Amino acid sequence: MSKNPLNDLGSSLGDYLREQRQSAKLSLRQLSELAGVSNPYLSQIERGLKRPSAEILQQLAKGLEVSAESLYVKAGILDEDTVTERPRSDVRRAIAEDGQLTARQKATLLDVYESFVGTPAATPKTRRSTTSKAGTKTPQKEK
Amino acid sequence: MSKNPLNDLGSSLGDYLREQRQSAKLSLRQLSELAGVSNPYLSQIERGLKRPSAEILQQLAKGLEVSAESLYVKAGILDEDTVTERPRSDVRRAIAEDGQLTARQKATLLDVYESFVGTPAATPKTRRSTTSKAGTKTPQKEK
DNA sequence: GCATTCTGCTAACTAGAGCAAGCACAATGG
DNA sequence: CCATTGTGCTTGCTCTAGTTAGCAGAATGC
Repeated sequence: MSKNPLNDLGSSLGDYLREQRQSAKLSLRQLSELAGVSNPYLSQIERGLKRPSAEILQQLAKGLEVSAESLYVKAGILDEDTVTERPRSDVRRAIAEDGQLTARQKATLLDVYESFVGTPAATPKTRRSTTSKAGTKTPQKEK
Repeated sequence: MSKNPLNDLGSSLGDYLREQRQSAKLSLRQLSELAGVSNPYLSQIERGLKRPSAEILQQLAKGLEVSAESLYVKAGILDEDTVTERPRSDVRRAIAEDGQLTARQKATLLDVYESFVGTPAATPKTRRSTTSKAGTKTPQKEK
């Protein structure tokens, strides 16, 4: 199924885009016009030769009438869990994801909370409550 | 001829980043090391001179221990509605629904939280976008 | 037959993200 | 007093995202 033998760049996104475009009965030029990107570039994106920025993905999503988030997930810049998952309200998580608190305030607040309910006992080492898993599939190439 | 060489590239993101970094008591170099980006670049991002990609934002989020989504919103590549709409990761709500805290503890915790972010003066935000963003994707694009 | 107009793709180029090296200044402390 | 180490910032460079111009082939019609 992997039609890309050694295409190092993420291909799932390109495949998905081409799929969406074709099922929408749009040509490369049509979509490129709709999305406001050049058609050769779109072609290269679909074949996995270039990695589009979030801005471009946004425009493509608009042209394709799909949610930008779904493209972000495919592009690996958004974790699928953060989109689909619907966690019960968890104080720790809510604190971690809060947009107004500073990092220090978060630490303080979490401290207070855990002074009440205790720290997660099952974890001997201080388990980092990272906001997103981050380490899942982020193939950064160090060069 | 308005000399506007260094156009302010929407420095709200930069301001936010610097704010977060400083309240986390991190120097430019410390955070840049943590996030795996160069320190001059981070400096330029914070001053709004450069516009970081989503990948960089992801790494910065990890280093700052904030959610990547919040940075995306600040950077303008994610709509705030799409974030606030989902799990409703609201600290107040999470505290209220917590099963372990006593009522008194809840009041205390909420007090601390509001000492940080302030009490909700008016309506926080009730605006709901009307467009279909129901699930993750709704590609009804059959012609 | 040959023009036209689609389709997607290649080539060459420009702009800007992101980097390493190094600068100026403040605070330590020997 | 000067050496060291910390802070943020400037310079100059590389690499790639994203562009415009143009190419080869499949369908139309004349």
